[in-house]
Amino acid sequence: MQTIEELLESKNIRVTAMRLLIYKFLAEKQIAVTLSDIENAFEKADRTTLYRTVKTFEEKDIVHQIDDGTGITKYALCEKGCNCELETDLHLHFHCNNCNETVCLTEHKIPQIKVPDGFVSENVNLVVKGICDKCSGQ
Amino acid sequence: MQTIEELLESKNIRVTAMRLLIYKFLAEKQIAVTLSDIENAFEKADRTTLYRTVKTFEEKDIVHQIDDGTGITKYALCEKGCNCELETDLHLHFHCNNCNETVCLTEHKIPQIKVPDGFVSENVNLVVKGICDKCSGQ
DNA sequence: CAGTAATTGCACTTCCATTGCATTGATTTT
DNA sequence: AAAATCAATGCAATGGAAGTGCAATTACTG
Ligand SMILES: [Mn+2]
Ligand SMILES: [Mn+2]
Ligand SMILES: [Zn+2]
Ligand SMILES: [Zn+2]
Repeated sequence: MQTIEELLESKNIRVTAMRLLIYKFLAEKQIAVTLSDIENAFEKADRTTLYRTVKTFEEKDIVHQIDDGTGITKYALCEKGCNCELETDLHLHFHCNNCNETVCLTEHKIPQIKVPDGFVSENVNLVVKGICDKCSGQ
Repeated sequence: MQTIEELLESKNIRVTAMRLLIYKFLAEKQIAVTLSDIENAFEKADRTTLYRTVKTFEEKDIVHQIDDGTGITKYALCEKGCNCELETDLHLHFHCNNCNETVCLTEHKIPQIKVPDGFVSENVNLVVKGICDKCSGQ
């Protein structure tokens, strides 16, 4: 079990107070978060810093970006050992039309999608919309 | 075979010169277009008019909106008899990482996606990214 | 033709994402 | 330890796309 410090260092990210705080924030959230969510959680910090921190995490494959169709980019921590860039690794995302929350369904890999001749599939984005478990009352 | 005028009227959309032009523009394009694309094609017309025309078409199920992950909304004409609002009718979209064009693969319906217990699927957005037939050289 | 209703154009706004630059802070070198 | 160097942070500003209020114009109705 490695500490957050060790994880960041292993990815060549300098350890700073801000980065540790943001990492912990993302880690304890079970849902994908927007930049505004992070802003609200760290009101003393500057938006730009939060933005660049998340972008750094994203670049180093610590978080992945989620486009759930709301028009607002969301972010979530990658699974341990996740290779976001490889198609085989991609899980699907669920966006709740009721509570507006988006979750990673990391257990649910995206099925193989057939494309017509001449097309080369490199990557798939799959978002299911509906009612989440908390909102469906079950 | 019905004319464009008849189609618009059948959807309770008043026929105007602008609407006919935009419809024809969308019809002859084989790819999904952004509002900017339309703007560039009709420089004399006002952005707002183009915007509201497309929104009218969308509302009346003449065009459907496509979120291909580029962050810019795209639009494409619906197929004849397409019921965009029904999940069963949904086709997948392909976005080319090379030429940045997005096409409807209307023949390729989205497979049934399983979601965990408690989750209710109402809608699915599936975008495949890669290299399109024109760019793959075959 | 007059009256009414919808469409169009212009101006303005909002929201999110992104960048330039100065400042602060941390790390390395002498 | 001080100086030099490089990265991280904060502040201000920008850009792009989406959306709205209202007045002017155009199309439809009787
Ligand atoms: Mn995810
Ligand atoms: Mn389509
Ligand atoms: Zn919910
Ligand atoms: Zn292409």
